[in-house]
Amino acid sequence: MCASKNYKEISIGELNRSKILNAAEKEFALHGFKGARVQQIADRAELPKTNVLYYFKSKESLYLALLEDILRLWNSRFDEATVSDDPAEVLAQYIADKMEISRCRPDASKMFALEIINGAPNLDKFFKDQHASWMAGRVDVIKQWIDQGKLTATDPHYLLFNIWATSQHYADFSIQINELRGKSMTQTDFAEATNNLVKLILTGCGLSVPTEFE
Amino acid sequence: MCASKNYKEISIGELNRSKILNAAEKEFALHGFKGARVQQIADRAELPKTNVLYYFKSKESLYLALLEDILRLWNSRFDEATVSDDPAEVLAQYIADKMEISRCRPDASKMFALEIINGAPNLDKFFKDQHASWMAGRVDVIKQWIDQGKLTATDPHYLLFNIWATSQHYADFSIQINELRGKSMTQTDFAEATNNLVKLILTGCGLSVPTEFE
DNA sequence: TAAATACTAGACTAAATGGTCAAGTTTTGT
DNA sequence: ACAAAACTTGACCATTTAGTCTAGTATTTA
Repeated sequence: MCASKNYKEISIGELNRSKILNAAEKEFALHGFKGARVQQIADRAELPKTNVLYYFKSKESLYLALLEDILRLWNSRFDEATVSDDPAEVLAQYIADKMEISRCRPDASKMFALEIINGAPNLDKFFKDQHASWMAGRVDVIKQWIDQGKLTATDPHYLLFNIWATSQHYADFSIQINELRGKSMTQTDFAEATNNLVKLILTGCGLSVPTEFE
Repeated sequence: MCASKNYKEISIGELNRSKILNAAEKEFALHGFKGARVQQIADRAELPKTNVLYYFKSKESLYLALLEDILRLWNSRFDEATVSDDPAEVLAQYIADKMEISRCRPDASKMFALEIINGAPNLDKFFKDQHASWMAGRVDVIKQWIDQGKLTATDPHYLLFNIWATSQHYADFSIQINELRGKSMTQTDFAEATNNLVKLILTGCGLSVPTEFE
């Protein structure tokens, strides 16, 4: 339980596995599944290539391990929101969560983007069904909010697409953003961009912005 | 000048070149530069691989030819807008133009997205400078509109990023969109999505929506 | 401490890949 | 009609790639 013991408890295997996952996420985020090279993942992880294939059976299983990890990242408090929740609070928080992922896990966002652009060949029927039923549930809640007059009438699909598009853009297109802003996004910039986005989306729904996002 | 002559004027070379460009755009949009395979481009174009390399020196030169073509696609009437133009009209039209590209040239949009995610290794300094100065000019015009009180105060950078993110999302993430909507986007759906987006962005800027987008 | 397990790593292999070559056929311009 | 230019294509090549094999070295466990 002491510090040194805790330190030792991180086995060399755990450490290497995590080095490899980090390196692979970067490479897959840059080049996609087909374009990524096992050798480059190994180089980035500072391990011999054989080592990568010792910890993960194949390039594919490494990719799938990462993808599974990334799908868990999409879970959020919005998943459990009901019609009785305050839409302004819920949506603002959802947008902020999405922006936080773009800030902290840009490569995860990029990898996911590439998987989708690639035709989502590794997101199996199970995930797609789950995703579709998640969507149906959320669309339903938003519709009820609209029926209650809490939101102005709008297609809930487009609302969600707009949230995803704008928030993920900060991760996926960070190179372009940094180039055009002439500097990279700091944590403060992200906070500003988040407030800006919350204001845009919520105003667009006829909601007023919660004070913590002003 | 007659029909048959016009028909003949499309040389076999022109035809093949265009077949190859179409096929390559699709493959590069799916797999990126590294991940795309010359053989698959050839298969998709229904030509032998050697033929592809006869018309284009290399995989790289084919990629660059496409990229150059795509960059021209970004040109729009918004490029020449000045402070004396009506911001509502100009921005609505810009959004509509962007949505039209997503509808008609989704693979071009995807290829560009992959190039950016990839770190924009083929967008040379010249393009980047040009892009940055375009941005500076547009930011300036938007700022002047704000100074004149035509727009509510907002960071013009974020405004443009939001427009790009949301409009390009319909091309880049079309697979996800189709999956979640349970059907693919028709031209009518695109018109609806465009109006929805115009409303969101313009309302967010304190502008009223031009009648043709209602 | 000894055996078992976990890890390392160079040499290697089979398949895939981008690209060349050379020997043709077809089309075009005169 | 005929030569030049444009196009086609299978065979081939050098390199890269994912993945294996084997022979080890650390580390853990009993």
